[in-house]
Amino acid sequence: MTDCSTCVVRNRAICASLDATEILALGKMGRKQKVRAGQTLLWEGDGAPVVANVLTGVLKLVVSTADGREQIVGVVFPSDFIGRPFGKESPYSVTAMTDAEVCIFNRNNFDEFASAHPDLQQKLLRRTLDELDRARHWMMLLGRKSASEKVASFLLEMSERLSGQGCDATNPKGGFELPFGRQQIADILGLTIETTSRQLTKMRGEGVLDLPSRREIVINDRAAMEAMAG
Amino acid sequence: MTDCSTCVVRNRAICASLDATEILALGKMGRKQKVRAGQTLLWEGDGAPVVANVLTGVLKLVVSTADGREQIVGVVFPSDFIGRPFGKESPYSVTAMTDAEVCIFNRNNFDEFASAHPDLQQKLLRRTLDELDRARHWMMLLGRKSASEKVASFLLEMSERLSGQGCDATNPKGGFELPFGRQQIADILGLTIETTSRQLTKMRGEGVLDLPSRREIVINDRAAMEAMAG
DNA sequence: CGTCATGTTGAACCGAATCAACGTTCGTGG
DNA sequence: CCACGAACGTTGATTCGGTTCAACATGACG
Repeated sequence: MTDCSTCVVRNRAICASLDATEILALGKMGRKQKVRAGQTLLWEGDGAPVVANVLTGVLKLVVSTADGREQIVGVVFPSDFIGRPFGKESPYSVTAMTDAEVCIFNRNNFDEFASAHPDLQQKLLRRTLDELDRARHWMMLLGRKSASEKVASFLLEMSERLSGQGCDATNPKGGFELPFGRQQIADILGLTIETTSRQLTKMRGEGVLDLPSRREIVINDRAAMEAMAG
Repeated sequence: MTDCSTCVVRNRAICASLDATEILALGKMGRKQKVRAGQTLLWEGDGAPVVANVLTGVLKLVVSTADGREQIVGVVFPSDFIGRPFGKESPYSVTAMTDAEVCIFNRNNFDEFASAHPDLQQKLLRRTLDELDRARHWMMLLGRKSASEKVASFLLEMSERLSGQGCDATNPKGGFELPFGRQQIADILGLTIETTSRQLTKMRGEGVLDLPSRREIVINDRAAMEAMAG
């Protein structure tokens, strides 16, 4: 079993709705697991009855076509929930983008536990609704925005989501480190590596941002960036 | 108040989880409302504290940019749920594509009722999870598929979703009537009207489908269509 | 220091958008 | 009932943004 009382996401994950006794029961069902960067936790179409909470690290949700094209349909951070409760197979793969730790549950056990704990279920519902909003917002980006608008929107969203992550002490002034490379940015935005790179270079040329290292982004002119995001 | 016992979606909407007493209580909070085709029920960014169930008709969820581009991020059918429970403003507009009837609730009342009825909340959670899967699947389409793949995927999904709708008696052999025109197909697929039209014409030329009238589609060769969908 | 993965830059190409004209269908009122 | 106009849909010519293919640069790491 797992000791949830010391869990790094104890107060942010859906578990926050549970009291000491309940969390003990949930802890008995769960098990901590380390995942290395690049490793896939769940395969698309896989019937694996598994759900999980992210403790540390960043993972991606990926949908692929038969001929190998990939689209990242979600990026999950610590305290986020992974998997498909209530009996359906996972419609996407889950792969770690950085080394990560997750807290895994058997889906059937989790479903049962959730049914008996409405507060937890409500927390999960709220999270799912937020994810749905985010996904729909992303659909607008994928369907209707130009390459530069896509990149600008992406950088703004990432700067927001990453600053909630505790790593802000390391950022002098609005800079942040992306947990992924160009190919993965391209897979998020529905672009190619080359187009992504060109847009970033262009923005650097315009002085809107700096690129101190491969994965670091410093937004110099947030207003301009917002204007570019469309 | 509303009499739910005669409701056309009584057994399919989230209300199906409620017993006679409970449905009576919910009925007191709800109110039936007719919406004309083209009329907007909820505005993007609008704080209107409203949620609803669809009784009849088809509605679209739309996200727009400042300069007028539109992306349809969801299409809802009878028994589907509309709106954003739990305190957030609606991040998209909801507009009727056909004449429609919805059963409207004040969001705060609904939230409260839902919190007191875990079964209803679980039904809503399941629905939201399904919607999220659909949205993510759609993200792959928008980000990575070509125009012909988009149109093929769209027609296949619509033929499935529309055949669950009771109107199959009117379909001789796999044909169905779309509840929307070319512009709206384009807004769903992230394409222009012209490209959409050309793809349909091309498919007709190849004999994969027939277009008996503006909004009717008959899929002649489902296997070929599936192959085109990517 | 050399190798390999990752990222950048350039040139040519292509698919979808755009711009423009023309057909078709539907509703409305004469 | 037919004539008209408006909305909707199709088709063609051209343009353009993003992909593709290819070469080269950078930086991490043994």
